[in-house]
Amino acid sequence: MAEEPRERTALSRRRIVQEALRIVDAEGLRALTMRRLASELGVVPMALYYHVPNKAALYDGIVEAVMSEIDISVDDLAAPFDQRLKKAARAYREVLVAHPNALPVVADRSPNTTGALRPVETMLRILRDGGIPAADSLVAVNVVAALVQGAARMEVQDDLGTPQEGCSPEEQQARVAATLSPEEFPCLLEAASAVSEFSYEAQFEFGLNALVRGLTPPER
Amino acid sequence: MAEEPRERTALSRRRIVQEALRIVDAEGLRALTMRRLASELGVVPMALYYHVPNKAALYDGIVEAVMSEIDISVDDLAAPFDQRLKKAARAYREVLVAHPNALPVVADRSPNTTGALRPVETMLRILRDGGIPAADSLVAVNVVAALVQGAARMEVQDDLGTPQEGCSPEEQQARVAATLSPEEFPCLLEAASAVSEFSYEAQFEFGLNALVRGLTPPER
DNA sequence: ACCTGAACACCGTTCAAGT
DNA sequence: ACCTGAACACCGTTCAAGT
Repeated sequence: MAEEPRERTALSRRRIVQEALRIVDAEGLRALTMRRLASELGVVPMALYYHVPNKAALYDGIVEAVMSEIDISVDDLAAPFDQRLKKAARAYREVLVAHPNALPVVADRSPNTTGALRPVETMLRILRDGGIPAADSLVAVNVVAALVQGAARMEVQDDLGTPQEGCSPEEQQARVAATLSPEEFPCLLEAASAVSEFSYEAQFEFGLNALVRGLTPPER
Repeated sequence: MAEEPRERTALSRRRIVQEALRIVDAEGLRALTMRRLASELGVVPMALYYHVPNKAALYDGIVEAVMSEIDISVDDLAAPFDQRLKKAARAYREVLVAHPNALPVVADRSPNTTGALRPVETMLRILRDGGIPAADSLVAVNVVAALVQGAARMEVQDDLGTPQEGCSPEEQQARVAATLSPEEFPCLLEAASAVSEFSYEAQFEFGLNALVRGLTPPER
């Protein structure tokens, strides 16, 4: 009975962020509070503040943790420009759909940490090798990232916001569609019914193809 | 002295949402609380709940209010596809940069209300007229919207999150850049220095051009 | 160096009343 | 129909201590 068999692995920024991401993955963003996080780590809330200055920094840590999961080894320097860019975009998308609940955080906060910026550097390298001028490459990577985030959002929907007012995302979307008058929203209704026949992945590939085609400099 | 000269214009969903947007525009998202909003309207917090079910609905109202500001009259049915699409995207961007503080809300919540969906319908019509199959048009509009939002975010930066820890967005960005090793982040540093020479608008136009070119069906 | 206790100044929202 | 009062169950964070 020397020491309590508690999980006193000692706190650290890393352990805190990991647990935070675990909570977000399991129960959504709203479940992540400093108090809940602390209790999950078997510690008093204020203990966190020794390792993390505030909740915003915790969010930055989550962004970094998610972005770090992107497999940067996918970049094959020998492959053609469009293939490299698509591969990188797909790798990004994969980690986003793996952490759907963290999507709003990742999308809202521009990457601040080295870990989060490493995939950005990879994308920029690809764009440079593809002949995109340096001045344009930041917008370009922003556009690609925006496409990936937008596609991921379509796929995962947001459980953030309305907690759950007795309706699944599909239900709610269907309900909205039902209230739209066919005279005012013909295209929307047509698109909504057509889209259900195709996989989200196919839609993402469509958008990715269009974007990469547009970014590819005209062959000279 | 019949009645007090208070601004008792009677509450309404519309008035509540308008005041909410005013607060967000003036002081940022974090300043918008039900209690603050109520006091600004000269009313007790609970009065709001008669007109708005909860805060999430308030956010939806803000999204609708912002999206409704998009000038849909810009769509000239006689113009060529790419011109129409670009014009619509620019109109969207204009309202986003006019309400920078509301950007995270608009970007995070897919439009739920008819007012917010009207510009979406316009975009879908343009895409349909441009020959985009209905099944693909929703991704396409998502991509365009994502581009606009991404460009707007680059321009306005987020004052959400870290309140203000004694540093402007530019300062912080510069500080981050300073910590990056030139060996590991050569492209990022080059892009960051090159980008400052160009206006955000020029960057947006670059991305928009690329995207529209990619979306335009190959001439047959 | 690392963690705790107690407190402060807030939140959104429910529930029962008032008019 | 429209608004109020009082309360509940939370928040993030500061500040002074403990070891």
